[in-house]
Amino acid sequence: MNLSELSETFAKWNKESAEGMQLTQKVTEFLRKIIMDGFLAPESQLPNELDLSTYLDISRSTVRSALATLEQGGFIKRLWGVGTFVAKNPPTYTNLSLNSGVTQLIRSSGAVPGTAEIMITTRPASESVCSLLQLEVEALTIVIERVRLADNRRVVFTVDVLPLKLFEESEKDIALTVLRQFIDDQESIYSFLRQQMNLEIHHGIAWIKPLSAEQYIAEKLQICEGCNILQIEQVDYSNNGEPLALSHEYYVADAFRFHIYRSNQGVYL
Amino acid sequence: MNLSELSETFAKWNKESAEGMQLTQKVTEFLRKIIMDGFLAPESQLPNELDLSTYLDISRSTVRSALATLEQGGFIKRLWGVGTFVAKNPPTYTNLSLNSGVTQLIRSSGAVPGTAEIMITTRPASESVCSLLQLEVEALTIVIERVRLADNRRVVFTVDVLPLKLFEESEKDIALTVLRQFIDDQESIYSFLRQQMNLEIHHGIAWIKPLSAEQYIAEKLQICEGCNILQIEQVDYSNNGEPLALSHEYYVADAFRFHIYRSNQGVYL
DNA sequence: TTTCACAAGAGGTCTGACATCTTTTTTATG
DNA sequence: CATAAAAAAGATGTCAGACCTCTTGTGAAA
Repeated sequence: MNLSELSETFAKWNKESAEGMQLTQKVTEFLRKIIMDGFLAPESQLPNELDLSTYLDISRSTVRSALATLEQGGFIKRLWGVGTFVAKNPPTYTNLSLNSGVTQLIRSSGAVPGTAEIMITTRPASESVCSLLQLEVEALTIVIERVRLADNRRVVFTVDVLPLKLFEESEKDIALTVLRQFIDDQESIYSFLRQQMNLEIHHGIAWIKPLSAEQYIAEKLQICEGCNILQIEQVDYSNNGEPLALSHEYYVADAFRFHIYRSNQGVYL
Repeated sequence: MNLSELSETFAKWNKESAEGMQLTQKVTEFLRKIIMDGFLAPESQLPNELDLSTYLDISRSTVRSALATLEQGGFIKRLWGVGTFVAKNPPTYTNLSLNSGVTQLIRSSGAVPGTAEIMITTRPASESVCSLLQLEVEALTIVIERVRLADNRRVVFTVDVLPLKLFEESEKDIALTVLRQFIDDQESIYSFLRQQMNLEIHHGIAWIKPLSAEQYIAEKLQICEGCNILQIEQVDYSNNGEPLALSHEYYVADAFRFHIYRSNQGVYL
């Protein structure tokens, strides 16, 4: 991808992206996306900062800010006096530092995503759910259980929990119908929250844990009871730091090869 | 921690830190450390950027660069027009995005770290090790096996692999003796590499996997065969992107509560 | 041929100005 | 006096340009 292609693509991206979003963030996301989607080959050199700023039509400091973020995330490597390069092994969608959803994960592994045994129920939150989502005791929640398929193979069982208080009282029924539609269409819950509720997820905090499949989960995933599975428990937060959603994901042990980019910055041992 | 304390502490930090290190990086590490070590309370407001730059005696752009990195890592939150705040739940040492070592991990959980069953051997690399460390077939490696203790409880079994070619031919024996000394003193391999070999680890890439303990590992950890364990396989890279070390870590399932900060930046779902 | 000095090119840092957003204060208006 | 509008204050975001420092290539000198 050369400079003028970059220029055009970014101009389009710049117009289409959310209006409230800051310029630095747009540039960061733009560059990250073209790296992750393979438009800039690993180890290839990026244009210098001045050229980038000129062709993207932004200032050098904004470019630098974006590059700093990308370097921190392991996407690029900057060498003083030499240049800026795409990393040798830039993160992919199986990188847990990025909050991609299960569908994206399956798709990026080259498989066709699918869903089975969808169950949407309303139930009062358990004590642990209340504490994680900062709800009053027994507050009602919407619980979405799904078995996720990759090329028709059962790979993940997911349980998503949304506080019912996210919905206006008057709109509850409509919202639930729309939610159901999103799920059936294999749209992510994130896009439902963004498009329908105008809620943007800013980040998540995940806990990982090795488990043996208990009976219920083993049945869902159609694996033997006691088989190894990987649990990822995650709370997603809004821009304001409010918890918006809780999810439990149970991965068949060898379904994905999760990795993490671990920066050494600032940690002297 | 107020502005003048910040000022003094950073001046000291600035002098003591490695000479080749860039200013931005120093500031980033400094601020991250005082956040992680609890000198700035969660949700407390940081001084504004101008004050920070004045008191740390650096320019505002350098401050901003550091703050951008910290925000990306989930340590702080910046609100346009309002201010900069420590995150509600800033990452801790159990955050896998930071490449801290096992000793640091144990220490930060409040336990006293220890080591048992240290075994250091030299052996030719297996095929998989060769490919991960980019070695020629059958190249010799140093293998360090350790059982790690937290308050005398066996929590992790670690296997570290270093290519023998890291050492000059003439210094091999000396280096091995020193390495042995570092291990016995519970110094990390990272600090051995830095202090003795002048090699700096820049980042690692880790893969996580749920496992059942096979016999050998079960014995080392003194748990039942087939018990759940979490495996973290990691390759550490130098500044140049060369793989320097490989490690396998086997964690008793409930020993730690690993978490990951998952940024949503740039990933639209 | 080798070595050294210099120039070119790239990222790193500094400075100061202005833009934009949020919050608070002041002022004008009914 | 109460309320709404306007202004000011304070913070982060963006821009522009200069200069510093490091790496690399080139060409002149030994």
